[in-house]
Amino acid sequence: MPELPEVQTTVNGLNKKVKGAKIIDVWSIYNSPYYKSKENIKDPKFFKEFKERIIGSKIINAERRAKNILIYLDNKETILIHMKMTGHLMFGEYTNTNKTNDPWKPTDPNNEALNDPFNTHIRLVFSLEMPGTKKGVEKVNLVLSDTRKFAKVTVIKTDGIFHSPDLSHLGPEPLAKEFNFKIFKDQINKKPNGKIKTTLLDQTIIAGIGNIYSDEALWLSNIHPESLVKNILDTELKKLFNSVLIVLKNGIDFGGDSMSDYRNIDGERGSFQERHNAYRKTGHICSKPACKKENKLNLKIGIIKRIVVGGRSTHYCENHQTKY
DNA sequence: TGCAGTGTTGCTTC
DNA sequence: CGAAGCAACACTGC
Repeated sequence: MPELPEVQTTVNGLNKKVKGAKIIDVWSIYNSPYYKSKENIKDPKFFKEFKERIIGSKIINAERRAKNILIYLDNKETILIHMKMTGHLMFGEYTNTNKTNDPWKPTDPNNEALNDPFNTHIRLVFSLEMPGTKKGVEKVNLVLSDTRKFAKVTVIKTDGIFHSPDLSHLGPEPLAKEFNFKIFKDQINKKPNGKIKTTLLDQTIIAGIGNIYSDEALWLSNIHPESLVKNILDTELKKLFNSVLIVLKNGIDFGGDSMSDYRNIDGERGSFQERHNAYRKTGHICSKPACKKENKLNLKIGIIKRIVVGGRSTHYCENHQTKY
């Protein structure tokens, strides 16, 4: 998933659905000696502690920091979830029907969204008691579907949470009110010899940008992904700053990007994948008007190319994106 | 059959 | 020190 707009979409959904919910039980596929991650529910010892620290408490609200979901509880504990590549949280009624590795299924077999094949890899289930309902009467669940099992789930003390090792290294939030061009430029310039694409993906520089939105922001600002940070002119950097904000806001407005596994809290797709100009558009004609056809100004048709930068698949228009 | 894949970390090499 | 490359995590889809 899950870059800033997708995580934000999920957090917005959580705040609509689970505020005030009491956590009455937790189930996880990871409760097996096979998994050994540290301070993560994948460690069976920690999973036991995880349950002890959260069961019985109520959810106050949810917040996003970089690509992390923070679920604040009323007992000074906070659940931290990083969905990594394929994780996504969904809210609905689930039942434990059999004893295979993925036993939890939506109670309603006719709920198309929750039964979407991308949503059926249920690894973690929170059983919730909603405000105003009698204990045990309503079976409502918050579940984590995570095909590749990369997601990280842990619990940390709410006090001083932003100084915890999980969050302290993160750079500024690009959509925060106080974020401005000066901060953007100062942060980016911490990697003067780095490639701009790699720098945008660095969570300690700016939080929340991933592979999709970095490609889209560079496409929009006409900058080649392999440009070295120190070579990019100030005027171009300003365009990049604006582009980053535009693509992230668009991502949120279109409900996130569901080109792959991401689904919202109801298990439904977002639509930003329908608006890509660069990401996974290899071989397509660039949609910038000047790149669409040959013309008298000697401009060529632009084709989207795919290269690898910093080990990540990268897409750009060879015509209009300038290498600095 | 093979490879690529929305993320992150840690290790190695230069 | 910093940048880059690679493996690991685990599984699906083209």
